[in-house]
Amino acid sequence: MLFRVDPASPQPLGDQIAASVRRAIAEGKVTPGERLPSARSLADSLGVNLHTVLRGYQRLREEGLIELRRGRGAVVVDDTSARGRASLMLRVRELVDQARELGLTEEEVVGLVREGLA
Amino acid sequence: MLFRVDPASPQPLGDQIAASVRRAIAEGKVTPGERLPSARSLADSLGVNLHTVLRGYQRLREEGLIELRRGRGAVVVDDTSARGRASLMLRVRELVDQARELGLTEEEVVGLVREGLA
DNA sequence: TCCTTGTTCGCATAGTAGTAGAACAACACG
DNA sequence: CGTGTTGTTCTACTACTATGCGAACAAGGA
Repeated sequence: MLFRVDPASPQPLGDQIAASVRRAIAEGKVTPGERLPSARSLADSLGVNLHTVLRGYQRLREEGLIELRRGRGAVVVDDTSARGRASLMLRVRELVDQARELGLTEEEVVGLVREGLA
Repeated sequence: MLFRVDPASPQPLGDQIAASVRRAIAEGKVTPGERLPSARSLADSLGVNLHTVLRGYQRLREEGLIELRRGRGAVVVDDTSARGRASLMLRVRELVDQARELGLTEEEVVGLVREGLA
């Protein structure tokens, strides 16, 4: 199963689906031009509603990552794989540098991040 | 007015208040030992409810940035690292938000940070 | 003591997410 | 061409969260 979802998470299911697809694109697991599973089938396999999947897909369309057309489904349009990751790594590096300046130990940094993730 | 809030934003008011105080601490606009406005007065001046402000304050206490005591109010932790930590918490929060949008799991985020620390 | 301030209740309201079902319109494909 | 697939749109309902509101309470300061 390519996409996953956690109903217990406070993050909305539609957002989780969008994030899951974003990640798949970023990691190259789905390539430009490739078709994503239809909203109905994905909704079925995830155990969520059709509209929920569509909400996620439409969000990705607004971001310019996929195209949606009736009868054809959702297709990846752009290869922006490295962009998101690069900007994320930049933030990680800023965070680490600043934490070092403050004299935090590695585990303290990890602890802060875990706290932020909670 | 030191703190502001946007009722039209999708971000919860309590979170906005916490972020606003975090920024003020990080930028040195409020210094360690300084008293923040009382929850009641801040709620009044922001036009929000007392509980909403308290929720933001309590979040900051969980992060170790302020202390809350009855009769005395909210005081910025008398620790020279408070400011740095506030700024660090901002970075952590930004990082976590972006990582979530990319669909990374918690352990992947922690892994990236560990990688950055190495 | 009196006043301030955070803490903790309970409850009401508004907005959002998710579910559900149905009909419809564009597209692919044999 | 016709048929099935797929996204689009609509309405309605439930559940949950954020916020608001009021009240009483507890700890602390002046």
